[in-house]
Amino acid sequence: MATGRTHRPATRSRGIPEATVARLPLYLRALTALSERSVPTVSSEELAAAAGVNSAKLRKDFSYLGSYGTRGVGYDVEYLVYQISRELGLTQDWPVVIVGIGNLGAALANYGGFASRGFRVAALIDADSEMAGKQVAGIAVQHSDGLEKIIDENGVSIGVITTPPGVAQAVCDRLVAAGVTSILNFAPTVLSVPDGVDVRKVDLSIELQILAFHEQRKAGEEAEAQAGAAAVAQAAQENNGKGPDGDVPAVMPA
Amino acid sequence: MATGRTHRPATRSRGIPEATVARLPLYLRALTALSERSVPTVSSEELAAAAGVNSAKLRKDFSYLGSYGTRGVGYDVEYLVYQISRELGLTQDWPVVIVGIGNLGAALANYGGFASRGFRVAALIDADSEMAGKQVAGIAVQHSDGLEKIIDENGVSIGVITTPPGVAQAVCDRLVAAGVTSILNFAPTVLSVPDGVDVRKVDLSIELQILAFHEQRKAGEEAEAQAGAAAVAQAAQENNGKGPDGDVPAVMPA
DNA sequence: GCGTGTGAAAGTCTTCACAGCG
DNA sequence: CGCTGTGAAGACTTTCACACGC
Repeated sequence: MATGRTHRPATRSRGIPEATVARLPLYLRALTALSERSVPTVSSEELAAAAGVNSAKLRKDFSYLGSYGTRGVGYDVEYLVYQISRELGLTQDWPVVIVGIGNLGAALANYGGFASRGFRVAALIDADSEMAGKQVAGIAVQHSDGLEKIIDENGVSIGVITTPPGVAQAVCDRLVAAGVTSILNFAPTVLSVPDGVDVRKVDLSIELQILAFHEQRKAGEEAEAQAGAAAVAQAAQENNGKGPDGDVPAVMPA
Repeated sequence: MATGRTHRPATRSRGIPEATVARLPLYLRALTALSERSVPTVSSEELAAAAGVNSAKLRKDFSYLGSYGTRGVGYDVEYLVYQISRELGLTQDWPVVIVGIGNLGAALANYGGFASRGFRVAALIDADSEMAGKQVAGIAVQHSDGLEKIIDENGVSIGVITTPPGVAQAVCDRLVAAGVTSILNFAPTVLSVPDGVDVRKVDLSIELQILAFHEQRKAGEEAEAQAGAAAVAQAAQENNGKGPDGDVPAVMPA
């Protein structure tokens, strides 16, 4: 995952834990799939499997939303879809601007799941005059000169930054000044924003580096395990016929 | 953050907390920038600011790696770059395959930061025969028939999935069967993998939904704050000249 | 004196396990 | 009887605050 935040210290009641919020979209996706297959109810066990979490966690998560299940039965799929959608604010429409229409910006504009639920690409913005006027994903790219006006006229509060890292902070500042209060940042830059503005980041190279760390550790453990196995084999040989405990590992890898 | 995992319960010594691992790439990026500006040393305060975290967290994180700082001075930039790179496994080269060369796959292939440190795009793979043979980012796209052979010959252990969701699990299964043990999944699907295989996911629509949640809450709080302000104003009016406590809010929004 | 390194405290998240309701 | 909802325990993470070494 990839996250940066800026929050007051966990508000009063209605306070759904951040970790739970981050999983609600997962549940919603699984529930939507069930709904499309006209499945009427689902147990925490089944839904948890579909969402890739364990059932205790799921039940705890849902308990923060209220008591929406029926004991001995499970959860009503349609009802839950509605409740989670409402909780996430997806019953309203969120106009979004994408700034920086390079490869990635274009890919996101074309991404279907974007419009699917609650989100609408209000505008594509680029600093390159060559780019302005071209159509991407059926939407005309506009020059960044008009950024403030576009945001104001469309009531945009969510901005997606897919610019080169060098200009990301400047773009961010303009977005915030123009009234955007949520930013999804794909540029490999740490954005600084005033209080009250949320930033989430998506960063390919960070994700790869985390994978590399674990990958390296696996390789190390493998070697360690082989060394351990070799030691055991050797110990077994030395121990050959000396006692009845030959199947107990004689060496524990430190 | 966007994450799925599959781990044994936190290994013995050398056990760097997952939260720390996820921040190491951030520190590394900040340090690399300092290194390019030939800055010799940096304090935890400065580096933390550059990485967007607080200094106590950074010092605690570094303490898991060892004692690499000098009291009263700070950290040696070059030395830290090396230590973190080594810890993350970036001193070796990781060949990576990208499967699914649509808009997003192509964008990733073109992404510069990819090759920058430790990673190398070993192959681009697509199921579409039209696609196979075309060049993307200077690399010939290969047909997915040869997936197993490509992985084997290149010693690939990290795979990136940018296919449509419908085929993501099948692709994942083939990657794993061919020997891949780390997967970065951009498809909006929950992948199931055997133990020992790491999956991380990047999901645009989940990130947007999390932002929408907070955005909605801001709107609610604003209304609440206005109501509160109105109530206070009204209370102040009612309280007019009745006591010396007029600057203490008379009404606390429930 | 300054800034690191780190126990200890506080906070958050996950898991357990079972009471209780349909 | 099955499955939800939830206190309580446990694990992990962050923050605090200060001893310690340069």
